[in-house]
Amino acid sequence: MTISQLASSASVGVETVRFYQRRGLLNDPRPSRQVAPAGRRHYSEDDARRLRFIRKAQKAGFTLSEIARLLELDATADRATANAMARDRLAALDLQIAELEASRRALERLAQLCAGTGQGPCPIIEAFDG
Amino acid sequence: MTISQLASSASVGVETVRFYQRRGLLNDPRPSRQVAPAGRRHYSEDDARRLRFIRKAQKAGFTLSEIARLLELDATADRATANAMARDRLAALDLQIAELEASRRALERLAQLCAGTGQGPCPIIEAFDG
DNA sequence: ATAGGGTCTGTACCATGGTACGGAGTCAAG
DNA sequence: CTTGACTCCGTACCATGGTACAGACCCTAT
Repeated sequence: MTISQLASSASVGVETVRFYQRRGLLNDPRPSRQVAPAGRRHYSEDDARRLRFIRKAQKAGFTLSEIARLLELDATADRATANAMARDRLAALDLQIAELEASRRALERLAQLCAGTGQGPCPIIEAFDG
Repeated sequence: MTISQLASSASVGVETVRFYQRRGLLNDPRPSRQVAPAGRRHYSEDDARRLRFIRKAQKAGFTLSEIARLLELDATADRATANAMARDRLAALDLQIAELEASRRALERLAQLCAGTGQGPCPIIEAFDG
């Protein structure tokens, strides 16, 4: 597959793929002169899986550097490290979810306090003081 | 209160306070020559509340620009806009929480698959394919 | 054989949210 | 009356995660 097919298989831009290649997250095959179309890079379904993994790991809050580590680990037998990274992120994620739920409650309070009916300014700053 | 007291009241650095002042999020009083210590800025409990609001709003996912809008709205009577911003963010937040929970499930799968017992590499990329 | 579309290489630029620093002044305690 | 802590002002720099060219080249369809 071509770079643009690879990119759209994960809903990212071509430039983003190249950026990940520069960061060493995706392999960057030499453009082949054997396979048509010549002078272009060719990608496999495996590359696409890898790219989709990168996006999902980002959503899970891993930085690109951490993702690089994970991708290395995927190839080695260092289960302990992989497990530790997963657990660390899991703990961070639980914290973050809790924070977002607190934020959510604040926002609901805010939406309530600023509902259509009242007059004058609504106490935005106050709404978050809970 | 001094700038460093203000800063620590919200667990941020002095430089961060100055940054918010440059961005117009916090007011930037002229250093007074009347009140001791002379040549320094003085801040009120209100400024501190405002600063804490900024941090909480950030946690709720508002950008600094949006927070600037909210702070303006706090002073005006435009309830409709404030309400709309709250509802927009609420919807985005619900999405984000759902995504994080999906990520959380992926991470648990990952931690499981890479638990101590097995041999060889654990399928990190695969763990996110669910 | 020529026009258009994708690709390649390299480098530059961007937004966001800070963080750091130099050089000067001021204040309070020892 | 000096030392150390804090402040002020201005400007420069940083990390993260991209995004955007320009100037070639190549490939396919007309």
